[in-house]
Amino acid sequence: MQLSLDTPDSRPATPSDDRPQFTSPSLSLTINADLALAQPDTPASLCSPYLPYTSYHSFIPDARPPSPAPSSRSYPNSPSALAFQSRSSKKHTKKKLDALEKKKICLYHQHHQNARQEDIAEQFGIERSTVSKILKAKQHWLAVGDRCEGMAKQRPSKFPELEAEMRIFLQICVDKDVAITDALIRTRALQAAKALGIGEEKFKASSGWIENFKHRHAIKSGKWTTAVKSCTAATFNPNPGLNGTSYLPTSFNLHHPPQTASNDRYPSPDSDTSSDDQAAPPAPSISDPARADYPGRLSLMPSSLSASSSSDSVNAMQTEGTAYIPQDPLVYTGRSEHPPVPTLQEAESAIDTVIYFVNACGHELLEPNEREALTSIKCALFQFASGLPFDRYRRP
DNA sequence: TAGACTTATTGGTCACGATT
DNA sequence: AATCGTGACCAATAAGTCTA
Repeated sequence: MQLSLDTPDSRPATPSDDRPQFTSPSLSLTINADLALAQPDTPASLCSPYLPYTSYHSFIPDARPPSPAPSSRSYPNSPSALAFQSRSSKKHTKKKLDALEKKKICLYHQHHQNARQEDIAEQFGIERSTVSKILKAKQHWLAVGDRCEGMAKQRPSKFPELEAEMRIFLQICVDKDVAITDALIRTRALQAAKALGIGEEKFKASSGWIENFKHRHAIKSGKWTTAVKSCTAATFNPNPGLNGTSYLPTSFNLHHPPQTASNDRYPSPDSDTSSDDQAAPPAPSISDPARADYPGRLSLMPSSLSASSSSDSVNAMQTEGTAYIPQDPLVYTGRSEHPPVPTLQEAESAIDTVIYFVNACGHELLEPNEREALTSIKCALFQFASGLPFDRYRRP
């Protein structure tokens, strides 16, 4: 129906994959050098995170576009537009931004209040209006933790709690060197779904789901290829969230009634019929009554914090059979020794956690200036990580 | 069991109008 | 005139089903 409208004279149907054609290495270098000169203290010009985008900086028009401003690649008389018109039948592709990239865009904007959206869009190789939409949700993206860098997509799973539970299970498999078979995934997924109250009519752990699950988690040949074995109990921080970077998983909340048997929900992979051997201690059940004593804290955790960042530490706890809920979750007691100095990454992650928490709680928790202070700390850490001094007076 | 297919949803891009 | 906000569009992808 709308096909008749998609002519070069009207809205282009296939714009974005034209970039390579316009890329000129020398031109690109010149442009980037100019940007760096114009904004000498920008993370974009000095820090590596943005370097991948420089390949897209293939064309900047000599003059401003007519108003209303066309989008980055729609200048009617620009070389890109002319080239585009001749190639408008090419398939449209999009650049995919993960949460960390959006966060960088927000940070960039925060550090460069005078930068136009058009400039930011050029810098990151995306459409200007995309920048506008990202900045509209600035607080959300700024609160994103750095560990979601590898996430392919932000779209939540249809059963996010199940996904989080399965990640816990995967980590146990990795820690115990158990092959992750389809049958094992299916069995555990159905168990988890049942425990979560997801009916079989809603979730069947179909082969398609298993395939996608394996694809999402990069499980190949029975191995979780992107996994890292949990740290040992000796090195594991028994107080996650205080000087570590962990979050509590969504599974540990009161919405999940305790199971009758402590280990029937997440038995050790060893106990499965499809696997072997050792009499390793079964992973403690997440419905351990000792963990249900802290409903307030657990229920405060945003559900979107569920999977990746939380499960590793939790699994380490589970694998080692260590209780990981502090005796008093609100009072930092019993720390007779100084904690190790956290790494910069841990510090950044910790402030991310706080910001995320504050955002999740709503605006009544902190005053605007207090929220601003949090953001300032975040910016300081970010610039420090980038090797830049934090100039607090440049901030608004 | 693999892969094609359907359906639903997300999010990037385009284009236009509003605002400064 | 320059810049920004946003609705509409649609490509990409997740999830589940079907079929060979």
